Amino acid sequence: MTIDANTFFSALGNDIRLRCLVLMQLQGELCVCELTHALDLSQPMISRHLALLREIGLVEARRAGQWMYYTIHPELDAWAKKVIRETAKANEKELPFANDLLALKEMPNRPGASCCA
Amino acid sequence: MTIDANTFFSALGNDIRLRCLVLMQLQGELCVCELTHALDLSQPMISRHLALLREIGLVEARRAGQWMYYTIHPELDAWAKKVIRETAKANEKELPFANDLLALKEMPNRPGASCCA
DNA sequence: ACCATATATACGTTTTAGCATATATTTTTA
DNA sequence: TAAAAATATATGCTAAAACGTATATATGGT
Repeated sequence: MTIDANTFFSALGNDIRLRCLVLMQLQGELCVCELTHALDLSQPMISRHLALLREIGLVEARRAGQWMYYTIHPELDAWAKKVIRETAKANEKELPFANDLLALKEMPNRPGASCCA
Repeated sequence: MTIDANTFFSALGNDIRLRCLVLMQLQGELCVCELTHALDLSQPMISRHLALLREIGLVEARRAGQWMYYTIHPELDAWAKKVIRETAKANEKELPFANDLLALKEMPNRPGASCCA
């Protein structure tokens, strides 16, 4: 997935999209309802931003039953992957990322999670 | 210079600002007229974007006679510096950066340049 | 077949960002 | 002190991004 720098940073330049990407970097694939809960925003809002990220090839989506799982595109350019990785690593303890992560971990009934382990 | 990720990427999310930053990363400090020439844009346009970059602490400015030299802020957070460095390195051969660099190098009468060496 | 859940999209509105142009400020030189 | 060069800022306009709400689509279970 080749991406030009301008498109890439325009996408990261939005608070909601950045939070989604950082969360995906830290937690691996996430479904819409998990992101909706973690960021505490409306479902259409999350869904629309994810659609944009998918259109430019920054994330990949897979369906699993009723859920759509999004993840950072595995074939994204190495430099872009590195930017996301470094950003997540350096900012995971900062707001709003720390709160998002906490909210995600405290989410009840996460799909795919260990329901009976 | 501590910068939050959202502010940082909002700044990079603009084509003109990104080109200025990449050029500064590759060439060190540059004055307004050099950037104006390299990007082939109006002086007020470059100046305004540089002002924004300075307000958020992403670049530093110093006056030298009639010229204002801008450079990536030396005390910028390490992670942010790394993002800019990796972006510049990975994209310097791509458009529009390659053209900007070429135009800069072919600029006649660059201030500060070797006028009599 | 029907209903519940999860997700996507469409539409109209509001907010924000970017722009061109004009003008002000600062510095240098004559 | 006047003029020129480099830079900064102000203003009004336009375009794009983001938003809330409503609705459509897809899947799974009864």
